[in-house]
Amino acid sequence: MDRRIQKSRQAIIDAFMRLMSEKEFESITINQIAEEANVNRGTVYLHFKDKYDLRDQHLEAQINQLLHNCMSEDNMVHLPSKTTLLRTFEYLEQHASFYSLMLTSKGNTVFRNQVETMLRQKLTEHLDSINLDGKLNRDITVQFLISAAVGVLEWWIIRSMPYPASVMVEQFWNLLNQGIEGHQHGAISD
Amino acid sequence: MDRRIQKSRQAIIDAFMRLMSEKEFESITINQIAEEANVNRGTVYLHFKDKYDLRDQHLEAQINQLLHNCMSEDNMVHLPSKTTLLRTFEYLEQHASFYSLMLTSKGNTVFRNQVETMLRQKLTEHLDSINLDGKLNRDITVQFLISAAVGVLEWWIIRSMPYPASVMVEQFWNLLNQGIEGHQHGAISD
DNA sequence: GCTCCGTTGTTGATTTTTCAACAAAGGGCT
DNA sequence: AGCCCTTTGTTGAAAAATCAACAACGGAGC
Repeated sequence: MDRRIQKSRQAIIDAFMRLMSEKEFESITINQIAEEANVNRGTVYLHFKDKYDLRDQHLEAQINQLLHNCMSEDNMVHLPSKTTLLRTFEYLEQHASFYSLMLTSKGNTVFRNQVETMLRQKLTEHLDSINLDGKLNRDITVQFLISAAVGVLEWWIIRSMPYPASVMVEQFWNLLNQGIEGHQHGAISD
Repeated sequence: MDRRIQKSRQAIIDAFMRLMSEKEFESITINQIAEEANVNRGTVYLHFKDKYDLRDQHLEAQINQLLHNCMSEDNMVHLPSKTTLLRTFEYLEQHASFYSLMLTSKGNTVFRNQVETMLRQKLTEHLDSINLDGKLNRDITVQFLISAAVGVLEWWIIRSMPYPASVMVEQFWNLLNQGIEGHQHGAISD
């Protein structure tokens, strides 16, 4: 509502991201963030408890945006449709700088774990809200999807997106819906 | 001193310049400026009396910077040295967008007149401060320099700087110091 | 002429940001 | 260990920006 809040928050977060791209997270100080954001040091503390809170809040916001973008406005029985999947990969493509930072940073396990934790929570909520097929166990399904998705996404991003989003979606879609059935023993996969 | 002052002023001025590049000055409203600057309308009035004040203050600041850059740290008897002249042209090169806007705007006479007025005042002050050679009349010298300088600069800028700054300086320097003497009748000019 | 609508410039109450100062804690260096 | 310098997190007073509301003005269109 008040413009100043948004401006200051954004300036701080942008500064943080800039610093993340050239320094290790632990070596970044509040002073540097404030200076880079051209904001008084006190202002940083008005918005964030400390630099961990800053990192977490930003990460959470990004994940929320990603999930919102991934599973919005769709029939979404219990698995994403092909079009939402494509939107997701394209979203990742556009925000590559952020996710690349989060995954390739030397202390990436922190971020990876946080990403997985958040994804797990959100996905569990989602599956609960749509009354999952009785044959599938919720927690196992969640874990399966998270591992597959995060693994593939990490691979894709770290390797600088060697295939276009459309190809990734096609492949991922096939694996998700048909498993490896019909793709074994040199069977033709289109 | 207070960061907010600088930030707001700069945001407003930047917004104004952006609008100037696509609209006529008279058709620009305070509302548009505030919106483009992402600043409350009241904030504009905190810094500027009205849009004319905004235009004038910005123009004055630019001219001051230009003059400061043009005749600083030099023996500067009464005419600029070659190096300061070069600095000036290079300064203009870097701030081309601003000066181009000021000179090519459809209502350019306003700006032109203002530029000349300010230049006249500053140049007169300067010539007074250095006790001009008795053989040269102050006001005539001022008018001569202004006309020549502004004319050449306008020509140079409007034609998108067809020659590099160094060439402009060389030519301008020769004309300033030797007049056309020695350059007539096909005499070699290097 | 009249109405409608946007712009203008101003106001006052509220909120955010700034600055300077502080004590406490941490890391590096001798 | 001791010293020095930076960082940290917090505080209170002061300054700036925000928002909403206002009356006045002016132009466009009926």
